[in-house]
Amino acid sequence: MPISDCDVRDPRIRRTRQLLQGALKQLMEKKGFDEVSVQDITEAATVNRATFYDHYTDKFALLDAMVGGGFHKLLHERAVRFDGSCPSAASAVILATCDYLTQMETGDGTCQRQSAFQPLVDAAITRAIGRVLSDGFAGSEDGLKGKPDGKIIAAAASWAIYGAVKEWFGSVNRVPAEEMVEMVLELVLPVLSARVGSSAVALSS
Amino acid sequence: MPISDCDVRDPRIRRTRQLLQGALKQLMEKKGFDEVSVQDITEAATVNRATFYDHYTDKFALLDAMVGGGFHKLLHERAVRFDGSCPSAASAVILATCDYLTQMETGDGTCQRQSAFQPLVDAAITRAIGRVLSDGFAGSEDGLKGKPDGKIIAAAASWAIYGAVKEWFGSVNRVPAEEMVEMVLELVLPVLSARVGSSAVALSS
DNA sequence: ATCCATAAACGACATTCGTCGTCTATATGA
DNA sequence: TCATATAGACGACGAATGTCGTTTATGGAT
Repeated sequence: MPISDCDVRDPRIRRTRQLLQGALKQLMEKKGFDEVSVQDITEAATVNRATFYDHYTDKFALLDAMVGGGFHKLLHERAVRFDGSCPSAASAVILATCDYLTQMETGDGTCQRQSAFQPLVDAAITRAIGRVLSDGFAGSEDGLKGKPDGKIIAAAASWAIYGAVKEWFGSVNRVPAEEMVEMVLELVLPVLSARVGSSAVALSS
Repeated sequence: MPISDCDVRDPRIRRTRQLLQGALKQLMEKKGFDEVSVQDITEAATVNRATFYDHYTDKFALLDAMVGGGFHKLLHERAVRFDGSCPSAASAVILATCDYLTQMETGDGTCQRQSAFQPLVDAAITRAIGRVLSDGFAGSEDGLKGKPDGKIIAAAASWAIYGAVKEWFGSVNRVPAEEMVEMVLELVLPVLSARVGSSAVALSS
C-alpha cells in the first residue's frame, strides 16, 4: 500500500506525516537521532510501523522532509523571496539560515555526533536555499558563452551561504547573527552578481 | 574490543580497513549503496562482521572514510596544495573535484537515489576541500574587526566549489571540466580574496 | 627467541528493519 | 446517502543490525 502519488490534499496523509514529524522532533529533544528507532517514532506518533514505510523509505527520509519542510516554512512565514538580483533578499535568506540552525539546537551536549545525521541536515537545508535562489534566477535562463548559468550560480551561492553559516554556528563564542549576515553577504554578493560580472575581479586592498 | 586509539601504524589495522573499503567499492560497482549490507561487505572482505564494528560505527562511516580518503589521496597524488592566496592552486582543487566526481560515476542507471548516500558523499568531499583551503589560510589567523576570518572564508569557498561542481556534474550535456573549472574559479576567487577585499564590491557590467 | 599488548575471529544474543497480505476506517464524488 | 477508492491498522516473516564475551593469532619490543 504505497501512497498513490503525492496527494497531499488527502487529510489523512497530512495528518499521518505531521504526526510522524512531530514525534521525531519531540523524541530528538531527549535522544540523539540515531538512538531513535522507527519503532519509537511510530509509537510516539500512534501510527503503525508499517504505515511509516508508506510515507518514508527510512528515518533519514523523514528527517530530510522535516528539516527541509521546516526551513521552507520559516522562509514562507517571513515572506522571503529572492527577486533575482541581490539586495536585502539575500540577507533575509542568510539570516533565516542562522536562525534555523540556532532554533534547531538541542538542549545539552547529548548532541549529534552521528554518522549520517549532520550530512542529511546539511543537504536538506542547502537544497531549500538552492530552491529559493534558483527561483530568483527564473526568467533569465541565458546560457551565454563561457558565463555560468543561473543554476550553477544558485548552487554555488546556496552552498557557500550554508557552509559559512554552519561554520559560524559551530564556532565557539558565536558572533551575533546580524554581524554574521553582513560578513556572509559580503562574501556571497560577488557570486550572485556573476551573471553580469567581468571575468577578472580586481579588488582593492 | 574497540580499536585502541587511531594507531594506523599497526599493519593489521591498515590491512583490515583497506579490505573493507575495497570490498565496498567493489560491491558498489554492481549494487546501490543501500542495497549493500554490512554482511556483504565483510563477506567480500573476508573479515568477520564483528570486526567491522571495531573500525566503523556503521556502513555510513565506512563510506565517509572511503570517499574522504579517496579524495584526499587524489589531491596528494597531484601534489595539490593551497598556498593561502589564490592563483592556480584553487584551479587544481576545483579540477580535482570534477575529476573525482566523474571517476566515482557508476556504470548504468542503477545509480544512487537513496536517502543517505549522496549527502554523505557531499559531506565527505566538502570536508576534504575545506581542509585543504583551511591549511592555506594557516598563519594569518587575523580576526580583524568585521572581517570574516579564514575559517569562514574557507568554509564558504569549499562549499561553493563543491556545490557548483555537483550541479555541473548533475547537469545533462556536461560542459568539459576545464571550462567548468574556469567558471567556478571566477565565481570563487572573490570569496577567497575577501580577507583583504573591500566591503562594497563594485562590478562593471 | 620470547613475551606482551592488542587486533581479529567466532558464536550468540536481543533488537530493529523492511516487506507482505489482509482487514478496517475514512475521504471524496456522484 | 451511498459507492468506491485509498489510507491506515495489524500480525507475521526473514533478514540485517549492533553488541557481547571468549579465544586465537599477529606485531613490536626487549
